[in-house]
Amino acid sequence: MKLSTKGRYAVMALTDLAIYDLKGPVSLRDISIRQNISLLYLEQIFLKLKNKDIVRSIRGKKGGYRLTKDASKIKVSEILYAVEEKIKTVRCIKHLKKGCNGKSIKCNTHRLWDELDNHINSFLEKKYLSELAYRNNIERRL
Amino acid sequence: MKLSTKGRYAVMALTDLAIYDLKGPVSLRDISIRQNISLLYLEQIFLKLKNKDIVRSIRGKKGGYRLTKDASKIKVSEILYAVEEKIKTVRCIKHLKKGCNGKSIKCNTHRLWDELDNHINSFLEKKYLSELAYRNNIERRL
DNA sequence: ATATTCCCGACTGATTTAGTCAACTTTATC
DNA sequence: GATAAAGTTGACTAAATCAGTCGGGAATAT
Repeated sequence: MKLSTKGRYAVMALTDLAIYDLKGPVSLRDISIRQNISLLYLEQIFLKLKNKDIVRSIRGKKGGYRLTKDASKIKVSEILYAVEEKIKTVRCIKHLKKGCNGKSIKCNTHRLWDELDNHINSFLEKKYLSELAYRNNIERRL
Repeated sequence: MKLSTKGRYAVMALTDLAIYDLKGPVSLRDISIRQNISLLYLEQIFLKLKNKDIVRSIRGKKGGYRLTKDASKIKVSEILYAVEEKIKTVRCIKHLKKGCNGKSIKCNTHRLWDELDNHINSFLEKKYLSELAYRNNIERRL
């Protein structure tokens, strides 16, 4: 069980953005340096974040990205959902006509994974970007 | 974010085993048919389960596998841990000397993933095989 | 003896991951 | 208006992981 780096990078980059957003657009270049993430990879990730309306872009010199809304309104689940294809831990539901064990019924453990997904999502739904940014600010000051 | 089928199959197969274990060893062949999982793949999985002392094997004709302890004592977390390489959602901790962002400090979001892991584990630690077997027995009767 | 079962390491094709590359367009500033 | 700094987009790729398969065992009930 694992999260791809794409998801992790997205949250890292947006936390960074939340901290530096105050003064104006933040370039991916800066985020790339501060967070040590490949610039070209970040571009890919921000494209997705833009499509999901989590950030907006300002082109040209002095351009960059900004959050579309306050960090206290952006959930971690929302970010992961934007860049990861799926949060579901298990793909039990490929063919609806056949059950997930290839038979006509649901597999043995279907309900367990449903519950697990709910459990994970409820955690990620409660985490807001502002919390991460705040926490990070504190830690940097120490 | 996803769980590999190996983990899912392991839990499915052990749930099946927990149900049929009562009368004596259960062959992988039977489990394979009932759960629709490749026999050869199951062999691989059960090797791991055996090494972690979750099941024991009885060789030869009429042989098969049995649980080493009561299903009410086997946690789902234990099963996943046996067959999956890791339950940690994020590998932030590759190089201990460098932080997980390649710098000397931990990444932005390190604590978040730690919390997420704890959250997931605490769920899986509370789930016992007996519950799945029981639930499944009920459902089959309907 | 033989069929049935577990044992174990090596192998493989497909998919996903984690990026890279090239060639744009837009805009601020000199 | 030239130029540099930024975002835009699609195609490409090396490496790793996944989801099994294969082959040749060894043990045991009948």
